[in-house]
Amino acid sequence: MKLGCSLDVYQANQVLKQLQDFNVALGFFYWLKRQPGFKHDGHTYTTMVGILGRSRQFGAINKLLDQMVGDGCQPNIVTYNRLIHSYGRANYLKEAMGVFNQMQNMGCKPDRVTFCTLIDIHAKAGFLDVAIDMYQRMQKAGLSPDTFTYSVIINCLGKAGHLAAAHKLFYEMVNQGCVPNLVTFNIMIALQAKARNYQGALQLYRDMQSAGFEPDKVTYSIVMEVLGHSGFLDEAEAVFVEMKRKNWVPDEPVYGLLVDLWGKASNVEKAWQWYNAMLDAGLRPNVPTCNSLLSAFLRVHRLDDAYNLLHGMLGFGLNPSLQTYTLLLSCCTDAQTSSNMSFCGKLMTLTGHPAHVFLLTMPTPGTDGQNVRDHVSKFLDKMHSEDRESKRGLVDAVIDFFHKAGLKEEAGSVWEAAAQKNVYPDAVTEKSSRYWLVNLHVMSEGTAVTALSRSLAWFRRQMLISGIGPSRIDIITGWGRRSRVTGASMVRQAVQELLEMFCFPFFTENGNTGCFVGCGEPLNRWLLQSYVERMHLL
DNA sequence: CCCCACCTAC
Repeated sequence: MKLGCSLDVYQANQVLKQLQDFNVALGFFYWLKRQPGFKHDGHTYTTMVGILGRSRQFGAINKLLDQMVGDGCQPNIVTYNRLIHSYGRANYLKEAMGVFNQMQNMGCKPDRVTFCTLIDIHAKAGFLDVAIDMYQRMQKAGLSPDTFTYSVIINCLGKAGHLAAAHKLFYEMVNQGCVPNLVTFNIMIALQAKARNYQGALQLYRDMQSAGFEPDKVTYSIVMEVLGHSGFLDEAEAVFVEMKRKNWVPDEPVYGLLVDLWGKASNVEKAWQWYNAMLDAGLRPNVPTCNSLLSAFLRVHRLDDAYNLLHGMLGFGLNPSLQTYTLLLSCCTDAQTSSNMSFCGKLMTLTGHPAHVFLLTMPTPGTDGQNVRDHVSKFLDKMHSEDRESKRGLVDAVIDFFHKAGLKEEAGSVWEAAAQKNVYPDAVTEKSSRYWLVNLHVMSEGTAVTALSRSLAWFRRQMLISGIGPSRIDIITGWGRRSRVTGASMVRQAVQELLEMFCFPFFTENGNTGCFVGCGEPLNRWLLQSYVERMHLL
């Protein structure tokens, strides 16, 4: 082949960019390197770093960086930004910050992309305070936010539950003359949807179209989800048809969304129908879609169908995910009969997920529970590249399982280890000086009770150490993790029973019955009781 | 020529 002579480094980079598989890309990269007369430049090295980063091949990246310097190419701002992004996406925040510091030591000034990436990865990992700090550092460095940066921060604030702040920034963005684009609108619509303000979401969808934006695949997905969650399943299907009419080719995730929506609406047959429609379209299912259908089967206790589906997944070469395992564990916890429970156990084993080994090897708690916490920490370290929501889901299911199985000490220790690993960054926060919020609203019943008990014990210990107690604690229960209906809440009820049993001096305010408030002297006197340390055992 | 944002699994 004469390819080596005819391919210059510019063209080589164009080809390299197209290669998805990092092994193929790396093979091509090193093949090029061996061609006489060919020399990689900063662009090809940077592209290669990005491809390896997407696949989390950090060992190979470091080797490549050494060669890059050896080849006389210094990493530039784009290389560093890609590195930060790669580490951040894999949840290696310390390493991402290491690159951030290193680039500055090398005299490379962070730009808007650098800060934008750092803001995003920290917010997504649950460190919103660091993200906001980065935003301020960016502005101090003389970099004003552009549409891209605004969109990132609006999304981060909204996802962290600060919807008002997100909206404020949207208006600030417009006032600054930054024009929202399609992605900005998609973010705004999705935030409304997440806050369950479906009317507002659909209004924004119309606003977006009046502003001259044509919906894209992401917009359609969000709108379909909004319609589905509002109970308008037929309208969601109509959007699917419109999307096809606009020449978008439905992909696996879109079918998956319809499977999920029908499944959540408890119409298993429809969910299954869309799953089959996807197969008929020649698409291979992905794990989340299988999870959706699996969840639908499990909810109505169709365990045989669940078994067949799980088997099918393995047949497709799909690896059951943390969510798959979480679904099965929750089903096991809720099982009414022992035969259903052991069948769930069979399915859990079948997944082959490391979480199963983790559960099976859970030690009997020693005197201080340190062995259980270590066991959990080690597992969470292993799962560390999983996103926080998935980890939270699993930990929630594990705690609920232990709690309902009467293994309260285990449940408490799992909670403590998970809290330490930042799996629940919003659960216990200091609203203002000595005024604390305990937020239980996305937890299962067992987790809420465990989390509350251990958090109150933590307040007690802090008070005994420092001599200063909290002035006020708000215990927010919301409506429970699985509830879509406002009003009745199992979590609220369980929490109230626990508080009453231990005579916690609480009251409710402004008719908000989902929030229990304790404050002042009665609260501090209560925290001194030694039984606070053992509440979780009840 | 190379980098950053939105949707999808509870």
